[in-house]
Amino acid sequence: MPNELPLLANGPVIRRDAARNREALLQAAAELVGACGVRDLTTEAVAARAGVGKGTVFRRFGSREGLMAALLNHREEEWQASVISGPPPLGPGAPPMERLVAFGASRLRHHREQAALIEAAGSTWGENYAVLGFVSLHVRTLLSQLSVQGDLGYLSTALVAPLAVPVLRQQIDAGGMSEERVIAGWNDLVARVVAQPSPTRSS
Amino acid sequence: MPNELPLLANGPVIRRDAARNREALLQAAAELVGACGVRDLTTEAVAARAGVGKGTVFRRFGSREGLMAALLNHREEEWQASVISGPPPLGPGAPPMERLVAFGASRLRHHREQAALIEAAGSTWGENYAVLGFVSLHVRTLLSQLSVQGDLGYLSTALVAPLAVPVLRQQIDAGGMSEERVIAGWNDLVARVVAQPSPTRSS
DNA sequence: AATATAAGCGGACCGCGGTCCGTTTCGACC
DNA sequence: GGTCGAAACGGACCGCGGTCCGCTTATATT
Repeated sequence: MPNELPLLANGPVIRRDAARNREALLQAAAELVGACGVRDLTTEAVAARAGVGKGTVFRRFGSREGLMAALLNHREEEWQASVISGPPPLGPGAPPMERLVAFGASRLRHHREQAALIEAAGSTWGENYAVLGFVSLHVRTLLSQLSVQGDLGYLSTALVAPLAVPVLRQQIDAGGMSEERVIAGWNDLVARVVAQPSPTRSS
Repeated sequence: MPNELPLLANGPVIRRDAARNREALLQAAAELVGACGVRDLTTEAVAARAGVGKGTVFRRFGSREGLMAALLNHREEEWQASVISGPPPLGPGAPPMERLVAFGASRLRHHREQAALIEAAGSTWGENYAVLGFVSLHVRTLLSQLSVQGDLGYLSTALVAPLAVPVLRQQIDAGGMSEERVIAGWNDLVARVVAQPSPTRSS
């Protein structure tokens, strides 16, 4: 009898060589993105640079978009770490409202910096509910700490929506708004949401 | 001397056969979308059904996404017409707040109905600033009629953002919210934006 | 060490989006 | 009707994303 004790269903065991190839592919992809840009990146080039066959790319990442999403996840984890355990006001330790304002600006810049990768990841990224869930949950927690009344589940997702890449593109690239104006606008939006409709207003 | 009097630069004249082919392609595409779905639509099939070569598709629409965007534009114009000249409360004649609420629900349903086409149109649709501009301008006008203070240019785009397809997908399909809950949440968001944080001045 | 087995691998292959260029057609002017 | 330039056409062609299947290799077991 084989050792049938998967601790808490830790999933299908990943073979060593597979893990090595995965890392090699991610590194190769990152290097090629830096060299050629996201647009001109071909899966064959990534496979060749990593020293593996093209089929391996699709075995590991499912699609070109999946590869892009995996690249993004790495950057995303760094960003999440700065929210979870970084210095205030983005990280813990600052009052909720200050954290919320810091979140908006930071998330906006993060989206602008990663815009090319985010668009290349396409729906694969949009369906990455682990990431989206973290972001909206964070906002929800802050809203709750601010004693906001109402459907926090909805409000948190709705407040994150204006920070999406296509919206920023419309506002900044097409509409001619400055980044500062967008940030100020978002802060104002948040202030209106946080301010309670009926009782005395907060500053 | 040829008749060099382009009335207000009415652009390059479209040849008759080109216009006919354009219509034939749009109709063929619409029929095939109804039959095979958006996903399995190939440009070659559209061209064949329209009785033209594949090159013509790309000459007229630039890309597969452009063709999808053209299809969408037709539906979009119908929707815009119902806003401009349709019956209240979506059309003119109702108080601004009622129009705004009607707008949200209508736009949400429109996005859900056309979701497949919108995603197939991709960035081509996202860059259709004529459409996006109309929507945000409409919201901006209503906010202005409601005497909302602040950066209306930002607020209007920010209020439209939560109605985008990926957001709705996250809320409804992944998050398990009902359509009614989403509409109610958006109405609440609008109410908070319209309610003045301070009667005399805003920060 | 030997064996068994399932996971991984590679690269030939396919289909479709997109391009290119020689040919055709439109329509303006004589 | 004839002529001419420009616009449009069509389909062969190309490159890349994605699949498939026979071969290789890691790992567990004895």
